Amino acid sequence: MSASRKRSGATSIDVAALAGVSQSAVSRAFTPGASITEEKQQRILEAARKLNYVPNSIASSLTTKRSNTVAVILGNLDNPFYVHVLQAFVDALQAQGRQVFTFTSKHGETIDELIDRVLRYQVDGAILTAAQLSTRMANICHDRDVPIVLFNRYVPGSDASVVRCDNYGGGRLMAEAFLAAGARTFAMIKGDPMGTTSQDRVRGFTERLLEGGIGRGDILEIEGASVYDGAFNGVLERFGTDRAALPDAIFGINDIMAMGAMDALRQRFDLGIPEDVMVGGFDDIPEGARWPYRLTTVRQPIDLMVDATLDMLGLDDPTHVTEPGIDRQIPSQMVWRDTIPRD
Amino acid sequence: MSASRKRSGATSIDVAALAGVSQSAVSRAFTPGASITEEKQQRILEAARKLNYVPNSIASSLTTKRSNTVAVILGNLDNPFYVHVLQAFVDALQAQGRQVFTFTSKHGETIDELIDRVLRYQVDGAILTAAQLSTRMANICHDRDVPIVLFNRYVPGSDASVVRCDNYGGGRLMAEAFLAAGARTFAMIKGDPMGTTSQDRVRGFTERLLEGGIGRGDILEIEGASVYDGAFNGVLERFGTDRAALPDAIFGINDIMAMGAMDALRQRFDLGIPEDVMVGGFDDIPEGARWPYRLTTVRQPIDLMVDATLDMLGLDDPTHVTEPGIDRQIPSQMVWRDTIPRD
DNA sequence: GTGAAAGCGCTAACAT
DNA sequence: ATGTTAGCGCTTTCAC
Repeated sequence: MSASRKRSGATSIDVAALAGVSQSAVSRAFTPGASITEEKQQRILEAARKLNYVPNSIASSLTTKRSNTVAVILGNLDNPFYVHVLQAFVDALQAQGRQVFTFTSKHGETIDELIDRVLRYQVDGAILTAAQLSTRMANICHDRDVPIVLFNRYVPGSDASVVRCDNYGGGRLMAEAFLAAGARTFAMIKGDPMGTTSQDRVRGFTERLLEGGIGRGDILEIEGASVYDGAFNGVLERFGTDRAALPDAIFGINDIMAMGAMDALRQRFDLGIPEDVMVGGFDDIPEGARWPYRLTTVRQPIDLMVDATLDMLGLDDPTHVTEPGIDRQIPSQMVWRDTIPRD
Repeated sequence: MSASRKRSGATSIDVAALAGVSQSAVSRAFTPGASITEEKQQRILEAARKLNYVPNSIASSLTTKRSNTVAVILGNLDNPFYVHVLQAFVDALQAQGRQVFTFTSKHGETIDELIDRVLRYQVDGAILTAAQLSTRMANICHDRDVPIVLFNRYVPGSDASVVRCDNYGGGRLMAEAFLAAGARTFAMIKGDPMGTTSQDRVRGFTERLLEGGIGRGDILEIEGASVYDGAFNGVLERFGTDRAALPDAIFGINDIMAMGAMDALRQRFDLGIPEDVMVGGFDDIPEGARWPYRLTTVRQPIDLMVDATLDMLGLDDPTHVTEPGIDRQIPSQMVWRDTIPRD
């Protein structure tokens, strides 16, 4: 019907006119817990329905200075772990009546431009599961009271708030599991070389192995770039057809790489896992629990981490001040399945 | 420093004051292509940087009536296909300078409340990859000139715009492939019984089989609920340990279910695929191309579908009117790998 | 090219 | 409980 192009739609003024009340009454009718009589509210709601009125949150954000939106910044969704993380954040935030802006940042991309966009939209908070924050941007966010929390990553010298899994401890756990199962030679498939997550897991794993009397030369390193194909090709290239070069145990720094490694081992060498080579992962994604893998891994408790992140954002509490430099580490935990012998 | 709680931050007025210009000049300085001298613009940008000024998009949306945001409504991210779809939309929209609101709708949940939230945020458009739209909501969106396009789904009697893959034709393609390979008995693993996507693929598959002289009794149906576990358990339950009951060919209505079926077949019966049973999928997700599967499937061309969707939304063209009832079907295409013999 | 002034649709005091 | 009024931070005529 309307040939006009402007986003039309009734406003609270139209509704007020139809219901024969003031415009503020309309506002109150749509505000839970506002002072308004049941009778008047019904009349207003009725008028609103007739006009297909929908309150304009943009306009209200302008006055309230809260947009009820949160930005979630993601890197690669090729790692299913982050898909589950996204899902958890969206579900939780949506249940709180908040909307989620999803951003993706290609690897290595500068994030400042992204953060700028995030800030323009007056988000109430931002969650970074990828990318780095420049000091300048961190300052701007701090100035504007926009809480930011880094999820499973941190910037060594900075005072940004972070929630992460105990990646270092998890690496140690895996080393212990391998050692207990009698492994003496090892390979690690590493993720993003710049990522603290991968670094910490690698460090925990290596240190525990060294403490267990393993020599540095018995710990191979393979670059897997955090993705399935990286790990798959990485082990293929590393071992060629030289079955004798295979270690006793392989640690995939995350599950999806462990899965890639398993597939490569089976395809190229037709190996038995764990009889011929044992494999361990990290994350505990549901995909790793499936039959062809039944991967023994270290669990990152997503729900706890998500809760902690939301908590740290302090969206509900207007007096909340995001303490700088808080670093919450959620303990990780061994999940035993079939890829490492036990007992 | 600031103990205040209000989202502070410099405004264009502050910047104007510091730069010694009018507030409108500041606005122009941040508007590409506005009338302003290079010299003045630089001065303003400089002042803005000093004050850590970031333009408030919320405020500008209020006047321009365009928010540069788009809502993407998703169902379950357990199907990797939709993860890739999300990724494609976010990447494309982000490149256009638009932000993406991500919503998830649990299965069976009424979507009206969700759409209401979407509308409140004055999105410039919405993409539904899940859930149904009530007529009332469809009308409201139409009234307000908010274009909506259904992605890979449609409401039979409605005039909503839709972009979808040729699911029916794809089903036929798969039936033909099986027939050509000599299969005479079949099973289909179906997805959401209410979803048009699953229904259409099932219909195309069945009709082609019937045309090929196959009897209805030779086409088993298994409910897989669109997810890996559904398919895995579905075939386990259906065939028990009765290897003789297995058909020649199994069609997973989507790749992730085909993968679940393959795993079940291999685990329970230690079957060879395709020697003992052939398997086909639909979607062509990268996961299905991995070694343990090498799944022959029907491709949904995500990029084309995403382009068509964005196109239909017509976000850039202010005169664009979303034609009701447009139904764009993107052709599907066979992708041959190793799970159906060829020649 | 530039500034002044008038809103955009709403919420938040402030009266009543 | 309800109406009046004054903005929120910006874009957009409209003069100059």
